[in-house]
Amino acid sequence: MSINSTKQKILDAAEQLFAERGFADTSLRTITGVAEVNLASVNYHFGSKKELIKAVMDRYLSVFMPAAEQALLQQLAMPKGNLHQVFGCFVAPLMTLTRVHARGPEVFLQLLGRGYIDNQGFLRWFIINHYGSVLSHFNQAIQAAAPHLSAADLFWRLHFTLGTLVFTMASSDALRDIAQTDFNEEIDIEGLVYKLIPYLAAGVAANPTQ
Amino acid sequence: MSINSTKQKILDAAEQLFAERGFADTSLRTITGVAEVNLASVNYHFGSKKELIKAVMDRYLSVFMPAAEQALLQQLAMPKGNLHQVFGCFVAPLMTLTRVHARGPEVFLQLLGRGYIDNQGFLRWFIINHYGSVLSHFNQAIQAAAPHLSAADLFWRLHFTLGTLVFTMASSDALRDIAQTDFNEEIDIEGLVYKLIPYLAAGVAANPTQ
DNA sequence: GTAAGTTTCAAACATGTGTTTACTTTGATT
DNA sequence: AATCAAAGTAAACACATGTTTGAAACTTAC
Repeated sequence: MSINSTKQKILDAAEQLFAERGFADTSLRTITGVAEVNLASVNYHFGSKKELIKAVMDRYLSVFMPAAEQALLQQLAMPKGNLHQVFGCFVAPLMTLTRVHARGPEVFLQLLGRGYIDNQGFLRWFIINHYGSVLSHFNQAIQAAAPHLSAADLFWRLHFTLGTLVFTMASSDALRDIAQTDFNEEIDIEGLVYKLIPYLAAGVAANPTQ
Repeated sequence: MSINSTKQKILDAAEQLFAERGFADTSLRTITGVAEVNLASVNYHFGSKKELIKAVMDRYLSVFMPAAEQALLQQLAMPKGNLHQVFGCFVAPLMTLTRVHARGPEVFLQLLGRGYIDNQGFLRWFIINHYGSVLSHFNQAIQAAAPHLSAADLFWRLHFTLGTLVFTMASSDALRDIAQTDFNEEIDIEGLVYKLIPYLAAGVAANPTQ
């Protein structure tokens, strides 16, 4: 399989379009048009659109998740950790995604956002089934860093956090455009992540009964 | 027009389905099926699906927005305000939506979430064009309550906040089910709002350079 | 009671979607 | 050069969607 095989061209076009417009709003005809391949080749190589989506996601997940797992385990081994450190566990693994693709980190986060937004079902299931241990270690690390919160409060706040992340990433291109023109603030994806961390850490750690 | 006219039945069925599944994933055939009216009556009474969506949203917006406007103006008149108070401005207006419908407050927030998620375009435009002054007063109140933040940081954090809100509300039914079964925590929409406020206020107010 | 206007209805229309089919081309192996 | 599995292709298929149509059924007013 050469570097620019049909399969690669489809994956590259699909990930770009999925990140920009979401999964449901990207048709196979658009993908194959951009990739300059035949419509039927998607079903030939991947079987279905669902499988294509999984393949696009797994190109990143298979790199990101093991790295995040390792960082979280190191974090858990430390006697005392705060929320900044726990969230920080994801930054380096995210940045390694440049090895998949130059814009890998932002595309991956955008795809993750789209996945949660577009589809209530099969992608969440896929991630939980394949990378469930990473999620549970994350939970442990958070719990250790915020012992003053009840399990229920933690549950809610992690979902609030997920919402922030997913929504921000799904529309990060548009937001960065606005920030650029309105405030002359040029910001890359790592800068955005470092903008998010204080917000998320403060939110999660806040006193619930104020 | 009687209380259970075709138009009302369509609006009621549509708002319930839109809140549950989003706008794009709810077909006119599903709506007219639930409402027990003819398929063509949607286009007869509303002109198009887009106009139906606007009509569903405006039933709530036309009640919520003026009330929020008034609360924000009162808040702005005060010499010193904090973020809890600013976010709190929306609670009472939200609760008045029980007058539209028993589950009005949560349905409205869910719809708002769906609107931002499903569609990048026409709904945002509609809201900004019709209720722009409310948004700008909100901005003023926030700026007064968090003077240590730059305009750019404020911009980012308000979008983070929007993401939390929208995502939480769009999936609030599912989340509340989980909280119910996992933690025996029965929570209504006002309770959820009061869970959100400390999180959002702490996030927005956090020190950006930590 | 009939005429005019409004609302309802079943059916069809136009379009976009993912998928499958039947066929041709390609490229390596013998 | 012949063979044959893999890859690519144009066309069609099956289906779901929003919308439109034209006639029937109601309602209102004189």
